[in-house]
Amino acid sequence: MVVRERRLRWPIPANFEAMLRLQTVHRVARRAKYILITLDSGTLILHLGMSGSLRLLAAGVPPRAHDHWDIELDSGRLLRFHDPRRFGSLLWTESDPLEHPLLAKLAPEPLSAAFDAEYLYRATRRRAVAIKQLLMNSQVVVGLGNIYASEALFHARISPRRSARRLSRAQAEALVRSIKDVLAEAIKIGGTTLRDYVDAEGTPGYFAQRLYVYERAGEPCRVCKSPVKQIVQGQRSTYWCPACQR
DNA sequence: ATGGGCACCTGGCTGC
DNA sequence: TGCAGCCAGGTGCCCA
Repeated sequence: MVVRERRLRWPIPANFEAMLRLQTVHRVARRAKYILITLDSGTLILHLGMSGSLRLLAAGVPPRAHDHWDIELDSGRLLRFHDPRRFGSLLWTESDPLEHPLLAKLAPEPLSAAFDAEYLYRATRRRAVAIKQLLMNSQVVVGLGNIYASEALFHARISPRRSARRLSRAQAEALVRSIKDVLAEAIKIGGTTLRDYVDAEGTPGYFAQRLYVYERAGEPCRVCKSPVKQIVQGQRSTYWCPACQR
C-alpha cells in the first residue's frame, strides 16, 4: 500500500501500510455506504464521502492530484482512492466491523425485508422532523442520500416538508415502495453522475437522466408541468413539486 | 430522545 | 481576466 495523503476525514495512522502488507482479501461487503474489505487480520472500513471514488487501474499508472492512496494487488493492479474534498475515510478494525462504533447503530438497509411499511410507520411516530430529513437519518434508514431522498418522496407524492408523524400508513407504504424502486433502478443503471462520479472502471452512471426533481429547480415537473421548487432543509437542498406532492 | 447547526475540504460555476 | 461568493452527491459530533 502507498499512502500519499493521510489527512482524510480521519487521519490514516503512520503504521497503516505496514499492517496491510502481504494480507489476503477474504471478503468484500457493504453496510450503509461503508465498504468493508476483510483481510487476514482485520477489516478495512472505507467511505467515499461526497467526492471519493475507487478505481481499479493497471500497474504503474501514475497518480494524479487527489489520488490519496493505492493498494497494490498481487496482479500488480492498483486499487486507487481519489477524493478531492477528503471527506472520505479509511479505517481499520480487528474485530467484527459491524460492531465498530460507526456501524453499530445503523438502521436497516433500505433494500432489505426489514425495511417495510410497518417499520417506517413506527419509526415516524412522534417524530416532528420533516420526512425528508428523517429519510436521511442513518438511525432510521441507511443509504438514502440527498438525491434519492428527494426522488423517492416525489414518486410517493409526499411533500418533503411533511412532519414525519403525519405520515399515514398508506403513505408509509408508498414511500417504502418508492425508496426501494428508486434505489434499485439507480443501482441497475450505475448511479447518478452529476459532476464526476465514476465506478471502478471509470464509467459514469446514467440515473441523472431519470431524475424527476433533483437539480431541476424552475424546470417543469415531468408529471404535471408545474415548476419544480428548491428549498433548504437541514442545510441541504430539497427539490420537489408542490403540485404533485402533499 | 430529539432536533438543529457546525464542521471537515476542494473545485466549479456565477456574477461583478 | 480576476476574484469573491456560493454551492456541492455525507455524516459525525456538540449543544440546547
